[in-house]
Amino acid sequence: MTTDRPYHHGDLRRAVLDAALDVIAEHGPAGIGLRDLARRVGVSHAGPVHHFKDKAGLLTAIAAEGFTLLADRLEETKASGGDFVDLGTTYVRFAIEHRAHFEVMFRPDLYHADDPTVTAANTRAGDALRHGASGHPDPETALVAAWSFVHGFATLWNTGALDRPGVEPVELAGSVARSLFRTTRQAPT
Amino acid sequence: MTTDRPYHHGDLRRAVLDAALDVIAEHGPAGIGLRDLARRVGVSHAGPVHHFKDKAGLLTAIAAEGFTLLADRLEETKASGGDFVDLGTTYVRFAIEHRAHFEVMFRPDLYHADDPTVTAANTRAGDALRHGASGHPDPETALVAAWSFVHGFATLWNTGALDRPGVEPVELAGSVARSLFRTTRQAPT
DNA sequence: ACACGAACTAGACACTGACAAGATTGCCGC
DNA sequence: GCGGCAATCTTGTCAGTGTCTAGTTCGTGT
Repeated sequence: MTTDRPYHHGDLRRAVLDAALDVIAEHGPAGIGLRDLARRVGVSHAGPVHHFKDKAGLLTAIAAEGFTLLADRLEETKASGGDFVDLGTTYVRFAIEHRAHFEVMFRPDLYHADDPTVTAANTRAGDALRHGASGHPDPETALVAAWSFVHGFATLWNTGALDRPGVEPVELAGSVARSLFRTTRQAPT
Repeated sequence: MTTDRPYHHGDLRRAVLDAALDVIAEHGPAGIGLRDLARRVGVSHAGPVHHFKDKAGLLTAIAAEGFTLLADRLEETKASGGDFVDLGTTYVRFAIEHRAHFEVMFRPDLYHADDPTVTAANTRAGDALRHGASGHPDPETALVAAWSFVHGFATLWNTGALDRPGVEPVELAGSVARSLFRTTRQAPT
C-alpha cells in the first residue's frame, strides 16, 4: 500500500488541529479520536502523537490557541477605544465564531490546565476583562457580573437553549448587556 | 470465583447512577466508563448495560434526573413566594450542589437530548424561569439576562475561574444579581 | 557528502463500549 | 405449593481506541 503521498506531511500539526476543530464543532470534544484524526489527515495512526504526545496534549494545544485568540481580540477591542459592553460582545462573538475552541477552553478536565502556554494566555484574557471593568464604581462586582453574563449567554446559545428564530446572537447579547449595565455607547475617538 | 454476593443487586440502577455522579464530580463526564462503574459497584462488566442500554443512555438518565431536580427546586422557591433573584440563587445553588448533574445537563452531545423524559423536565425548568421573568417590563430580555448570568456564574465557578478565597458562591451570586437587577428583596407573604 | 535528528510508520498491548447467549432469581397465576 | 416466565445479571467475544516501543524515511547544517 504505497501511496505517492510524501513521507513528511508538511504541516501535520496544523492539519490535525484543524481536523480536530472540525470534529469538535460537529460532535463536541467527546467525539474526537486520535486515530480518527490521523485517518482524516491521511497519516498513520501514531502520527499525531509525535506532535501532541497525548490526546490531552492535543486538547491543550487547542485550549492554548483559544485563549490566545480570545486575549488578542479583547486587547484589540480595548485598544480601538472599545466600551465595557464592547468587550462583552467581543467575548460572545469569539465564543460563537470559534465554538470549538471555546468548548474546549472551559473544560479543564479534558486537558493539561497547568500548561504554561495555557495559563499565560488565560491570565492575559482575564486581565483584559478585568481592566475593562476598572472604570466602574465596584470593579470586582462589575467583572463578575459581566463575565458571568457573557459567558452564560455564549454557552447557552451554543447549546441551543437560547435559540430564537432570526435573531443575531451578538446583537442580542449586546442589547441585553446594554440594558443590564445601563451604559450608553461611547463613540470611539 | 464465587462470592457470597447475591445474584441480584437490589438497586443496581441507583448504585450505578450514584457511582457515575461521584466519578463525574471528580473527573468530569469524560472520566466515566461503563466497565469502571461496574467494577465500583461490584457487578459484572455488562451489568449496567441492562439498565441504561448505552453509555449515552446512562448520561441521559443523569440529565433527566438533573432537569427534574432543578425544575422541582425552581417551582418550590416560586411557590414559597420567591423573588426573581431568588430563582437565580436557587439555580446557582443547584449547579454547585449537584455539580455532576449540571455538568452533564448542558452537554447535549453526550446524551440523547431528544429523550422525552429529558425534554419534559427541561421545558418544565425553562417555564419556571420564564414565569419568574414575567413580572418585568421586558420579560424576554429579563429572561435572557438572568438566565445567562446565573448560568455563566455557575459554570465559571464550577471550573474555578471565579474562585475567590473564603467567598460563599451562592451569596456572591445573589448580591451581584441584586445589584444587576436593582430589585429589593420582597418579603414572602 | 554525510551524519544527525526530526518526522513519520508499523506492530503490539491493555483497555473500552457494545453485542449475543446463557445462568440465576423473584414472582405471578393456577 | 409449584411451574414457568420475565427481569436481572454473567460470561464470552469483537472491533476500535490510546499509548508505548522500535524501526524507517527524510531534510538540514556542517
